[in-house]
Amino acid sequence: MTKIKEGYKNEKEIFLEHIQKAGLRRTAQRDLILEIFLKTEEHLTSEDLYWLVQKQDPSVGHTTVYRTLKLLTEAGLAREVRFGDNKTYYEHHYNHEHHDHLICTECGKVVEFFSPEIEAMQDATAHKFGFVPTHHSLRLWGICEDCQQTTHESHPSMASGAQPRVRVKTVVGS
Amino acid sequence: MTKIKEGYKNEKEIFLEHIQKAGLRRTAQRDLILEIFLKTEEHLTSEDLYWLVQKQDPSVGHTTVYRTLKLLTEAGLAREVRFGDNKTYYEHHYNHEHHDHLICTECGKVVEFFSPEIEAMQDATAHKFGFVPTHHSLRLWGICEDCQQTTHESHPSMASGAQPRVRVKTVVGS
DNA sequence: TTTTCAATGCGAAGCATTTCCATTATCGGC
DNA sequence: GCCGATAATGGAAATGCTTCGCATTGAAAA
Ligand SMILES: [Mn+2]
Ligand SMILES: [Mn+2]
Ligand SMILES: [Zn+2]
Ligand SMILES: [Zn+2]
Repeated sequence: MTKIKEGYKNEKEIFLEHIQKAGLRRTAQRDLILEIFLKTEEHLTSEDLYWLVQKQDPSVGHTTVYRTLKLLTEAGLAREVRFGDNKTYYEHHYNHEHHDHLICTECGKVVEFFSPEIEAMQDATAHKFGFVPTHHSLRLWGICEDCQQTTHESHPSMASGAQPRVRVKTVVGS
Repeated sequence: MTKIKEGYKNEKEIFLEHIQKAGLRRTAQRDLILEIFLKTEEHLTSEDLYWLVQKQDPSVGHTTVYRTLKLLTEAGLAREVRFGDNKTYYEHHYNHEHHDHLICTECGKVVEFFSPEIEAMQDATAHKFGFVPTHHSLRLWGICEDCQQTTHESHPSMASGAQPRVRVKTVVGS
């Protein structure tokens, strides 16, 4: 989802604050990883981020990116998302509105949406069963407008043999 | 979800029909795995089913259970479900109504529910973005009634050191 | 029966993620 | 600025779930 507005604190301040409160240490790797994460608006995996980081500093290892992404999540800057391909994606969380995802099973396109009505009914449903709701995951799969009018062969976003982000398989959950 | 009513065909007939149409073969292993799957109403993993099968026939291998569960899914008898612990669970699909899940983050309890209103809004949302909806995954997490009034120590369903089915971790998707 | 080729079961491989651990680096105190 | 305690790093190895490869077994059509 698009960024809403600048809060009174920026992401780097939030991060440093979290590091201090938790008795952790500021390192060049964490700074670099955060910086690159912040300037990338797409959903990305640890691996994706790892390669972006590599371009700036080839000495950074996979493990550090995994660990830092988890740290960013704890700090409230990142959010984990799964699209059903068994990979963990991350997206910006701070100053970004909550949203759910609509995923094209043909080309993997991901649309972000927010429905206050659905959110309200989810909460109502949880309460109806005596639960105090904490969070949820809603994903809708379907065929996007582009893919409806295109043959499977000549595909808009798949033209150059790219893999669809989401495998076409009807799994509930994942 | 509870079983609705007997269809005119039972699960074994459905299975044999699928096997024939696909040019596959009926085997003792498949019969046994199907039989045990059918008499188990809970959500179970391939591993869970493997151990149940072991009790009847220790010669059956992991791989066959995995393969058969996939086969049952293709035949429309089983449905894959994920609860966020990185395992694939299966549930009965034939003659069982579609439903979504409400999961307790404390004890792992799973409640099945169906909300026609939410379903309708999901479809409306997909169409609003030009998508033809194919399927969806909705999971609600929260704290169940029992867990709200119990301390973390003495837990109703966790009394004997059992692991919660669902790790307590806020991941969207999985 | 015989023939054919799907199915099985084992071990090995995949894949994303985590753990181990020896080495390096941060940062509060001197 | 220098130390020392200990957090952080990175590469390799391990993990956990699932799939593959392949030699062997067995269903079922002829
Ligand atoms: Mn998103
Ligand atoms: Mn269910
Ligand atoms: Zn598409
Ligand atoms: Zn509970």
